[in-house]
Amino acid sequence: MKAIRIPAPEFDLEKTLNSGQVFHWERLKSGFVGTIDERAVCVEQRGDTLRVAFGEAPALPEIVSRYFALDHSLPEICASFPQDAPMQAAREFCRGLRIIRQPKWECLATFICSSMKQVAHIRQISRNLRERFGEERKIDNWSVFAFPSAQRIARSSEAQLRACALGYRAKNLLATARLVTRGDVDLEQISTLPDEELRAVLCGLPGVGAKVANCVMLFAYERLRAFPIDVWIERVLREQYFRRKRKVTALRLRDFTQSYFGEHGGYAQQYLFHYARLKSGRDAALRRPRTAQGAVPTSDKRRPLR
DNA sequence: CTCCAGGGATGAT
DNA sequence: ATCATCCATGGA
Repeated sequence: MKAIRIPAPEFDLEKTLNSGQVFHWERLKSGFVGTIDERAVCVEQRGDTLRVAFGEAPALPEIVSRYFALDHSLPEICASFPQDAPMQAAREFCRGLRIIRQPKWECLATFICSSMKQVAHIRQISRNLRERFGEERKIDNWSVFAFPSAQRIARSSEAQLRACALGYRAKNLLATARLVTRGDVDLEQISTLPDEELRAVLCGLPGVGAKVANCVMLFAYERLRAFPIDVWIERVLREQYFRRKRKVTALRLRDFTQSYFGEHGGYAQQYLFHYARLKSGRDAALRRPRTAQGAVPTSDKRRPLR
């Protein structure tokens, strides 16, 4: 397998892939294996360089640098953060963490599945959907699966989706997949809309509320102002920015985040989120390096879903 | 406004 | 081995 080298200064691959924005990359040896769109990719960081191997597809460095947003100027983004103590700590802790550019349907579908789930569950669901409905791609002597298209999901049944551990989210994912397949919503076309209108369209989809819409805007539509508020961030906001204030409503929090964190609020959110989550140390899997589970040797038979 | 389905990994007992 | 905990959306 031939690897190409891509310069990647101010980048931390592990932090980026383990910060709760993307859920399908698996540890493999000293790097990660996953997919970028339809392509199987192995990526490993050595200092300021990425060593990248593609599966059967031709090796295209620009696909990798675009996906990992290596063109984002982290010094400029970090300089735009508010200068307060929690932000300083998060900024130092998250050095090199980037908001990546995810495929739109893959991101939307995954975050519909994320509601009321923790990171470990979301990873499980993503893997189940890929193994059950996605196309297999070989790389090295491993197998990975592309995320299934909206068309493929739309052709499945709610029961099949439930078998992927989606629970009540199955109905929402199926309904949204059908809307996208029918062309009622064009995920590419809406990328030209201003933030508020884009958010409104996304929130019109089943299973998409304000939080999921903001995640999709941030991770798939390059809306770096979008500030998803989940329980982790809400905890940080209340403790760090509204200490000993009573009756802080959701609306108040939303207004505060939009005005206070500025044009790269989504980055600020991601840094605060990742810092809070790892510091609290609840998700042990993040700190204990593990070997790949989803990527199976091609000699093995596919495992049955649990 | 309140209440709660829903489900599987995870840590505690 | 069982038990409690985590959690965003939508509908009653």
